[in-house]
Amino acid sequence: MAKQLKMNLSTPSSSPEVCDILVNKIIDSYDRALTMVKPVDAMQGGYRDTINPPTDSTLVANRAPESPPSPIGSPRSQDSDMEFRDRDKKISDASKKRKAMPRWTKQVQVNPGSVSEGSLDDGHNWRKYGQKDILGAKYPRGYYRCTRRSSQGCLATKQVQRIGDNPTIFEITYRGRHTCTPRISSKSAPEKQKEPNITGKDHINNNLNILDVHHQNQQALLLVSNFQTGLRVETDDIDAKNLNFFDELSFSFPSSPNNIINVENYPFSANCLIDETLALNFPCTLTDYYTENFDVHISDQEILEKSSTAVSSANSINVALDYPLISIFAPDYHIW
DNA sequence: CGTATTTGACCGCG
DNA sequence: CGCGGTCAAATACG
Repeated sequence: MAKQLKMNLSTPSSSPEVCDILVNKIIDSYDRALTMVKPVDAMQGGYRDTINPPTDSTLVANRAPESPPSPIGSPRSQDSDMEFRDRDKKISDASKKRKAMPRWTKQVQVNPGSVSEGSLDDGHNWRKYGQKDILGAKYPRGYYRCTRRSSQGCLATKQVQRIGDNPTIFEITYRGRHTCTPRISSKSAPEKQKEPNITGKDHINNNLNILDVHHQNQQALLLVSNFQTGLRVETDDIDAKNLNFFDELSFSFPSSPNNIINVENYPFSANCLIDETLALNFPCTLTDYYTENFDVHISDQEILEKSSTAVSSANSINVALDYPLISIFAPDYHIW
């Protein structure tokens, strides 16, 4: 873009508008780069604290162990080298960040043993990093983090807890959205699933590929008529294939499923399948679900509120939505 | 041998 | 101080 801008500037006949667009795009790029480096303060609901000027916490956070743009070695080893005040700042900053993470819960019923395939998958791999007995809870709570944490700095986390007597019902609390790209595996038969173990501390395994998830979601979303066609993105601008991970696009649903939606500002993400080969994961927010046009913005979480420039194309984009959105549209829907 | 899970230690917060 | 959450060494897995 800088090169384009330079070309434009050196061309006497170039239009100022084009230059302006290019400049804005370049600035946006820097913004996004900074976004990935900075701590995520409040991703929830697309609302961000823009009142407070950047403080030194921002600077400290650039070295926070949990937000490595290009992760290196053990964060802990860095800790020991640091001054105490720095470490304290870091810790408080990290916990602040953790608190601000979007958080949502859903109850999920898992296939009881008999059918081996078709367990739950959200297009991401989770790695267990802890288990805890919770006061007053019959069964322990399992802690999972995204396996792409180290490779892509994805901070998404979930807690899985069996509730009640039914060993197939779990409560899953998600914390933080994925910033990594979803796993894309072959379309062939899903691998066999691990069964929950006797102690009830097991979780739902994620082994289906994303296309199967897409299929599952479409099945689920049949509850909403015309939903699939509604998911088609109308376009007019830039080629969809030029979309980057953090690019922003918006679209609207022709149908209005307002009777089914009952969750406000529900955080969720969408997996974008473009030509069934390139899959992208976007954080999303629902903006306006009372009007006839059901607007959904897919964008970088940090630029949700200024999502004015819609990126679109002559193509349409089919969007596969993962569980949280299913929860919205079909709160009682069970995946088998 | 690299990756995932288990599990007691550890730690911040209320 | 106790609870929920995380770490990391040991262990299991493949």
